[in-house]
Amino acid sequence: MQIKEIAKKYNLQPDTIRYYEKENLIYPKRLDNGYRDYGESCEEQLQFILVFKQLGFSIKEIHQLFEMRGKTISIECNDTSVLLLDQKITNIENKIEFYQHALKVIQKIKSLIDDGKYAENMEVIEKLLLNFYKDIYKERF
Amino acid sequence: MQIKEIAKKYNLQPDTIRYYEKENLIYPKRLDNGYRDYGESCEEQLQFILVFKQLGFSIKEIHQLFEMRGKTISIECNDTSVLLLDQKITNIENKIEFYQHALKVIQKIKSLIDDGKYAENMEVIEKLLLNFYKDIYKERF
DNA sequence: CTTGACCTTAGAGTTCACTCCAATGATATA
DNA sequence: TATATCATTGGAGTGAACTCTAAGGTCAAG
Repeated sequence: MQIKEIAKKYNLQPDTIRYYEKENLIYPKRLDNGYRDYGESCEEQLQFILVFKQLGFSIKEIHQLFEMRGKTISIECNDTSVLLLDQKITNIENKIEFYQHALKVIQKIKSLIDDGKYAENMEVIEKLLLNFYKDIYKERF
Repeated sequence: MQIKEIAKKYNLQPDTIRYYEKENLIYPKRLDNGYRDYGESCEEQLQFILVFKQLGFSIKEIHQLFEMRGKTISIECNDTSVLLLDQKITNIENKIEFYQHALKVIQKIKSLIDDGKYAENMEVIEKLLLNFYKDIYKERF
């Protein structure tokens, strides 16, 4: 697969994929003419990247995870990687809680606005907004 | 409250708060000597900012929400704001789903690593990681 | 009345994650 | 063989959200 093809398949720009390569996240083979050739392992790497990006890992952190993934001995699976996962898990747990709370209120606000009754409901909405961020603020910070 | 105090209270840098002011998200009163004076309404604004930032709204989008918050007539509450909320709700719904799925697998991986049995469980972990991002990839992209 | 810790401003610098550009080379089709 | 479309590279540019710097003003404590 050439770069344009895989880029299209994963809804990315060729430049983005080349950028991931520059950041050592992906290693496509090269054809005789020097063109990059993306195979299955590249696709897997790319999927890994996309998923962990969504999970809030930075490019550097994904790189760390890749390094960890390759190790075979537990000693080599160093503390920083475990710590990284640990932090991220707490992070993700917090985010879920946060989003779930937020979702309810945002949906309520939206339904009021959708009814075209923002004027009438303005006070309710204001109160919701006010309580919303105050509640969340209290809970999360 | 002076800038350093509020910054500390909200775990931000003074510069960050000044930056929010430059972006018209916050309007502290000034003392006679020109120093910024942060009162209760500023704190509320700041809490609002922090919460919506966590929810994935950009500074510009938060600005839009602030503008919306002030309007009294439904006509003035324009479509872009509603659309913004709409998009964000879908976004948040997706994220929750995504995170919940991710959380389970990450926790499992972590527990295996935590047991100090990475070497023994390596294959299991590798498989989990593999399936994890593949599953999620299939579901979400 | 000096010292040190605060404040002010404008503007420059940083990091992240792309995104674009220019110059050049390879390949497929009319 | 011309042309269009793909590829390559190094390096520059972008936008978001800070973060820092320089030059100066304010103020409480000793």
